[in-house]
Amino acid sequence: MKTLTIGKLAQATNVNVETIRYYQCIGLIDEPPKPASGYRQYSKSLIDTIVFIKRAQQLGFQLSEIKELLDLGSGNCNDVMSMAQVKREKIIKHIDDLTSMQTELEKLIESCQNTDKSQGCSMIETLLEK
Amino acid sequence: MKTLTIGKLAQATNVNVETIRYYQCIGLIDEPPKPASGYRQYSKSLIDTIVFIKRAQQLGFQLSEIKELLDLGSGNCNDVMSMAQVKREKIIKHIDDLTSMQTELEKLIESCQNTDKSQGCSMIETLLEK
DNA sequence: ATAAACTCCGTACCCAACAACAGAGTCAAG
DNA sequence: CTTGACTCTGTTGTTGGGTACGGAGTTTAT
Repeated sequence: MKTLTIGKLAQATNVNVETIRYYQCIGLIDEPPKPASGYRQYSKSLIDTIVFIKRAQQLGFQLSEIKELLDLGSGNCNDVMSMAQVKREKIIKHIDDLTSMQTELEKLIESCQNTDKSQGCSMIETLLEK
Repeated sequence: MKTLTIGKLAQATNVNVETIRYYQCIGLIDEPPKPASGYRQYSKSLIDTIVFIKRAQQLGFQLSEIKELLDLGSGNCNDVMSMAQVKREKIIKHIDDLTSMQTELEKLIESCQNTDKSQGCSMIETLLEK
C-alpha cells in the first residue's frame, strides 16, 4: 500500500496541511506514528475519510458530529440515520427561523415603500417603538 | 428627565450589564460621562436604542450593521431600505443553501431506509465513495 | 553539496457576541 | 456604621473551524 506525506494528502483532498493537522488535533483522523527517520506516512484511505468529512460538512454536520459518524461507521445504520434525522429537523427549524426573518423584513421594507419619506423612515421608527 | 444606572437599564431591557458595556465598547451606544461622584447615569432613551438593537438582531443584522442603521437614523430611508434589501437577499440565499442540504440529507436517509442494513449503512458508504 | 521545498511542533491569532472574573470604589438599608 | 448590593475598569475565556507563523529538522533536485 502506497502512502503519502501530509502535503500530498492535502493536495489530493484540496485541503490545507494545517487543516489536516487540525483534524488530527481534535481526534477526527489518526496521526500516523512518527518513523525513526523521515516524515510521517499517511495511508491513502485517509483521502476517502477527508472527502467524507468535507461532504458531511456540506450537509450541515459539525466536526464533532462527523467524528461521531466516523466512529459509528457503516455498521450502525440506525444510529447514523437517527443523527441524520436530528440534523434534518434542525435544518428545517433553521429554515423556519430564517423565513420568519424574511417575512418581517419584507413587511418593514414594504411599509417604507408605502410611506412618505419626509416623515422619517418607517422601518427605523417601527423598530424603535415600544 | 430621569436617568438610570447601568443595572437598571440592563433590567429594563432584559440584557446583561456586560452586554451594555460591550455595546459601549464597540461604539454602538454612547457611554455617559462619569460624574464627579457616583455612578454613570444613563438616559431613558437608551432603553429604546437597546430594544432596537435586539429587534434588528432578530432580523438577522449583525452589530456592525446595526451601528450603521443607528448612524443612518430615521432621515435616510433610502439607505436603510437598501441595507434591508441586501439583508433580505442574504437570508434568501441562506435559506436556499439550507434547502439543498435538507434535500440531500433526505435522499440519503431514504436510501438508508430502502437498503438492506446488513450490507452496511448506505449513507456512510455514499459519503465515503470517490 | 547546497539550496529549495517540505515537514514537524507548538503557539498564537481570526471572526462575533458576548460571559466571567478580579479588585477597588460607591451607595443604600437597617 | 456596617454589610450587602451595586458599579467601574481591565483582562481573560468561550465556541467552531480553521489560518498563520517561527524555528528547527529532513528530503529532494540540481
